[in-house]
Parts: sequence; structure tokens; C-alpha cells
Amino acid sequence: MAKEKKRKVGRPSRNDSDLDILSGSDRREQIISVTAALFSEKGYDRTSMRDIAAATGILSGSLYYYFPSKEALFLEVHSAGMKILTNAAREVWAATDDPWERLEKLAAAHSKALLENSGFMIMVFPRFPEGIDAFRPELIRQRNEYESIIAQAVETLDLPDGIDRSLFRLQFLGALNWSQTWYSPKHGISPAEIGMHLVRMLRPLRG
Amino acid sequence: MAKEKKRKVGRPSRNDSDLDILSGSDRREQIISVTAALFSEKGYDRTSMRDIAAATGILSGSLYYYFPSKEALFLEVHSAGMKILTNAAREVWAATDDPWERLEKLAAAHSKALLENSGFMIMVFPRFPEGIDAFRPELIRQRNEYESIIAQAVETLDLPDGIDRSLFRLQFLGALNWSQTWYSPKHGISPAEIGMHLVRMLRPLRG
DNA sequence: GTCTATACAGCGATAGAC
DNA sequence: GTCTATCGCTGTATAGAC
Repeated sequence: MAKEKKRKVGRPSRNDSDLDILSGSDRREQIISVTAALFSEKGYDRTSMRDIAAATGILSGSLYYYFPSKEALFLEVHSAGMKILTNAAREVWAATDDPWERLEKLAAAHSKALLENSGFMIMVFPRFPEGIDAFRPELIRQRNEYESIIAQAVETLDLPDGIDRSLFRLQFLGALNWSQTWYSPKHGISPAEIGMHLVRMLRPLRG
Repeated sequence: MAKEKKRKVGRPSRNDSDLDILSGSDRREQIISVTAALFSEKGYDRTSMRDIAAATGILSGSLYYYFPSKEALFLEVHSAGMKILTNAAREVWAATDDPWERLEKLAAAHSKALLENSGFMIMVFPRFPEGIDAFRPELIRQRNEYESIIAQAVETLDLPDGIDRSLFRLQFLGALNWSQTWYSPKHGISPAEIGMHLVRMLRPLRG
């Protein structure tokens, strides 16, 4: 999505083993990775292009060689983060049959992706930057792609009447996402355990 | 919202029936109420003092007659929001004996306060504005005052081994708080029902 | 590809007239 | 109490040299 290559002249001289986010090998990937960490740490609004440039080791004007705007850069970061999350979920899905065990592993994977990696938690930031309307449909699409995996997992659960599966998904993800606000490694509890604990709380629901 | 009085000359000539979210009767209360709505809608960073002034019907310079800084104004808004939440929780606590019924009512009250009122959801915003360090201890204190009521309620529940009460509280509140991000009145579900649904999901835990 | 230099807008905040 | 006028700063973004 929206790769925006933009290489206008000269040879790419790249082997196109491109992307692979946390070990980005060229400048473009480096910027995305650095930006993800800053957005996660300070939020979108409070991270300036100058901050990003400084953390990358270049000057702010140079950023615009790679990305046409701050919002476009946000889209790349969001995209990379959702890719991590979606891939992890697909992997769990393929490897597990039991519905509740699957949910437990999805929860653990979600928490790990959110709390463990250098900082792509931006992917589930409560609200998108404003004025980003041009990109919003693409952001929503990425988010839905991931959430539909969770929705499917919830669909396979045996749940009593009175439990709304859509609300189940929203509150399940909400409990996990909110952990951004309080988690600290010092808690003595691991991200994976946070996810597993949530499913332990919900599991008695099974018919 | 957006009263836009703009009377520039003459005396105030107020009958003091002006606006009242917390029954605030004067300009100061009006500003707090208007600001709460704007912070909830657009976030702290993206709401300028000029925005607030315009929505109040005055000019930005005048705000500084009432509040020394934007951060001080944030503190007032946060304080008002937490007061709503804390009062509601105390009321529930006094009126209910059964632990699970109490939790259900606390959840419903929390959701209502968060989603229903004109806009004090700022009170549980994921992160405080930065550079607000001088006020941070007071913000934390207000938050803890409320959360300790929830903690007490969780303490009285009969829970199986393997459930951490502290984590229970955090994930319980997380699921509720996150609803800010997806709730819309069009869902056909009421805020109170959102809270009750969450407790319905957790209730089978009881020993 | 990166830097220099800068345009231009918007921000929080203040001083002083009324 | 409110407005007028403005200061100083920081933000995104651009143009053009190298």
C-alpha cells in the first residue's frame, strides 16, 4: 500500500529485499522505525519532524525527500505496525484449533506486539491524527483487516445467550489496548501473561 | 457548545441562567464546561486557547483572567470530570450490597459518565499532556481516588485462584475506557448496557 | 541524498487600554 | 472583565545549493 517509491533517476541499486521493519536496511525504513518509536513514546502531535530527523541523524528538510508530509509518514508507520499484528494473528490462527486456546494465543500475541517491540503501539492509538482525512479510508481498511481475524476467532467460541459477539470483540481488544497506559516492565508481569490473564477471566463463559 | 455571545459593550446584564454542566453559573464554570467538550472531541493538543475562547464567546486573552495557563485549565477540567465519576461511584457503593451487582452498577455508571455527558471523557484520557509535570501529582491523586473505589469493589468479589485482582481492575477499566474510541449513539446500545455487558462477561468467574 | 536557509501559519502568553 | 495588539517561539513545509 502506498509505497511511494519516488526514485526519479539513477539506479535503485537495491536488491528489493526491502521492508522488514525492525531491521530496516535503508534510510527510508530507518525513518519509519525511528518514527514509530517516537510516536509511541510521545504521541503524534508532540513529535515534530525535527525530532524525527534528529533521532534519525539527518536534518528535517531531508525527511521530505522520502515522505511528502508528516501524515504520509504516519500512514507508513501505521501500515508497518498493522502488518506485524496481522501476520502474528494469521500465524496463530493457522497453528491452533481449539477456539479458546486460539483466543488465548491471539491475546498473548496482541499484547506482545503492543508492549514488547521497540514501539509500534501507535497502531492502536485511540484516535487518528486529524486533518488526515485523505488517508483515513486506508487506515480503517488496515485496522479492519486485523480486527476481522479477531472477529472470526470470537465467532467460533461457544458463548451463552446474552453475550454479544461484537461487543465481546470490542471489549476484549479494549482491555488489551488500554494496557499501553499502565504497563511497565517493572510490573513483573510479561506482555504475554497480560493477554493470557484476560482470556482466563473470560473462559468460564464457555457453555 | 459554541454560544458565541460576543456582546462587546454595555454591562454583562446576566440573569445567571447561563449554561450549567455542573450547575456552574458563572463564566469560569462555562469555560471549564466548554473546554471539556473540546478536549473530548479533539484532544488536548489540537484544541487551542483560541478555539476555547471562540466557543465560549470571548477572545483568547480573556481566558487568562480566569486561568493562568492552558495546563491549569486542563487540571480544572480533569478535576471536574473525576468528581462526576467519583461521586457516582460512591453513590453506587452506598446503595448496593451484593459484590457482583455492585460491580455491574459501577460499570454502568462509569460508561454513562464517559459516554453520555457532554464531554468529560477527557478524565480518562490515555495520557496526560506533557510538560504538565507541576500538576501531575494532583492528577494522579484524583485518578487514584476514583480507582481505589473500584479496587475495593474488586476486593469483595469471590474470584478463583489464578485471577489477579489488580490485573482484573486494570483490564476491567480498560475495556470500559476504550469504548470512547468506538462508541456512537447509533450503535443502538446504551452506555449503561455497555457496562452491564462487560460484567455479564466476567460474572461466570464467581466461585 | 543531504544541507542551508527560510517562508508562513499557528501556538501560548502578556501588557495595557477601556 | 474583556478586548486590542503583539511578542517570541515552534510547527510543517519548500526552494535551491551542493
